[in-house]
Amino acid sequence: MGRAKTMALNGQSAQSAAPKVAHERQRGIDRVISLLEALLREHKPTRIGDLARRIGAPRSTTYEIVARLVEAEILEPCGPGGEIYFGRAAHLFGRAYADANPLFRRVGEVMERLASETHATTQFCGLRGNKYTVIDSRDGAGLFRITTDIGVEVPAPWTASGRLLLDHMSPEEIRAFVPPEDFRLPDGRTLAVESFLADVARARATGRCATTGLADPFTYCLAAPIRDRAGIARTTLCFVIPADTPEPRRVELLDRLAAEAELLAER
Amino acid sequence: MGRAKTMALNGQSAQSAAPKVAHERQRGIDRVISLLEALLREHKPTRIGDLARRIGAPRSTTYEIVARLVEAEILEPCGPGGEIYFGRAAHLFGRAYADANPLFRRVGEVMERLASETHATTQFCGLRGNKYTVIDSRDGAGLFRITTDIGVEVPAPWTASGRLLLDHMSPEEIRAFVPPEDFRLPDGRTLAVESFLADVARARATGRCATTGLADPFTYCLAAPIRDRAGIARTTLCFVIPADTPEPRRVELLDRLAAEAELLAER
DNA sequence: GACATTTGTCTTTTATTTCAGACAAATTGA
DNA sequence: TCAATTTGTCTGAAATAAAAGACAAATGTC
Repeated sequence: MGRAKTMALNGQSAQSAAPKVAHERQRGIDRVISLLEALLREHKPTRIGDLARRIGAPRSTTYEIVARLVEAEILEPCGPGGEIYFGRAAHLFGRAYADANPLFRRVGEVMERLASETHATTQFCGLRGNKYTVIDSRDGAGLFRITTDIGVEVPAPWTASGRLLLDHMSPEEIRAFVPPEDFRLPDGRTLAVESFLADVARARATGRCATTGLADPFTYCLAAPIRDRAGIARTTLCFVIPADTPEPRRVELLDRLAAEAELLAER
Repeated sequence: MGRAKTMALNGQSAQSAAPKVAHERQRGIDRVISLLEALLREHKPTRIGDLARRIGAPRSTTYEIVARLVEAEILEPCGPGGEIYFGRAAHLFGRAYADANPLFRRVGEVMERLASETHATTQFCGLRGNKYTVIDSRDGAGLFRITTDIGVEVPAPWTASGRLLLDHMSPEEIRAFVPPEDFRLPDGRTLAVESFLADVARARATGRCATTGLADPFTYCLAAPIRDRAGIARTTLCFVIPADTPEPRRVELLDRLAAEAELLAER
């Protein structure tokens, strides 16, 4: 009886509710990847029920997968309410990457030096999909301890680095690459696409980029490209400094940054 | 003809080679986890064929899984021979863990300070399964740049930290926990179990541990426990210093280490 | 230059895993 | 206090993904 009722309901929803598209069986690996990426976006310990909703997976499946990942220490229970977040194994995998990657190691040393000498927060940035991301950073020792969330995806037009990271694309490619909603800034203003394209062209021409008042009104963002052999800025080096920093200082920092980034370029 | 030959050979091997036990279908998630753990053990870019052999998975399956993980940037192709290793996403997940874990953050600061003040390589260690592992480290700035591989599993009896990490267990529990082969040192000597048990008891009593000539003949290993609320040494803080360091200095360092570890204990 | 491995790709099949759903227990809110 | 959610666990069933194997091309070895 219960079964008949259930089936009727299913039939009904299947007929009426076409909108919910992606409700197909997915394989475990894909669920795992969605789950890890969702957790990275969430950027804090999250309950399993929430995760299931966010990745559009059945609860039963999500519980199953989380249990397996917790067993492998890739995830870890934390907090009293049954939240989970990344675990120790995730850290070890990440360190293995960082230790083995030559560019990453050299960048780490350079950031260390820059942060301690200039007291400015120093970042190593790149693209993840069509979004800008801070890959690694060293916080400046100054009073304004500007810190950044590593791994959080941010629209490219909000940042100086974003302009450099797109400077190998034609205007058409850029229009196609950056979703329209990414030109809307956090404060509600909308950045004109033309103005952004001009910024990118200038960034390409001068090999550096500075912006202010985009992601937030209190900081200057200075960036220089680390180009690969093909000349594409796969990653950037970046200073985040208070908006009231005087111009000579900004120029000095940007010159320094560009010089270091140049040295980091492959070959 | 080629086909017939191949099949005959297969049939033969299937008949003769019963020993290979675990050749059952496994699910994708388990394969992924084995693969990541194998890569961590390998600790260098590895070819897909090798990986398949190491985790006992069919080649076709391994290729499939690797392709999916590369797409998610959890793995990354590197080297000219088709090797793969951890990717950028693995780093981001790991950083998310490190940034969110309060103990980890505090330990990072302490290690930073200790390494720069004492010029000794400073490590944060714990257990992974029944093996000792370096979870994080800061290299001392001295001439003897002693560096360590993070995430590599090492038998507990080879290290000072290993003695502290087991000091909540009874002798019987320790015998059951540490595999017999782990008492064989890298130089071929075998450590007497009794002597190890005595070391553990002393470590528990004094709240610190020092060893030399175990994992290698050139270093001293000084360790202090970071205990949880139940008094169990879940992790340790550790200095690795040259074996010729004079005793007063060793005592001074160990005292310092024990004091810092005490401060790091929860609550 | 011939031979033996290894690599990367593809297809077919069947043993398995994902999913839907139901349920009791624990939370939350009025 | 009683609903209304939410949590965590289990089940059976059907869709599907893992495995086996075949093959061509690349690589390595004598």
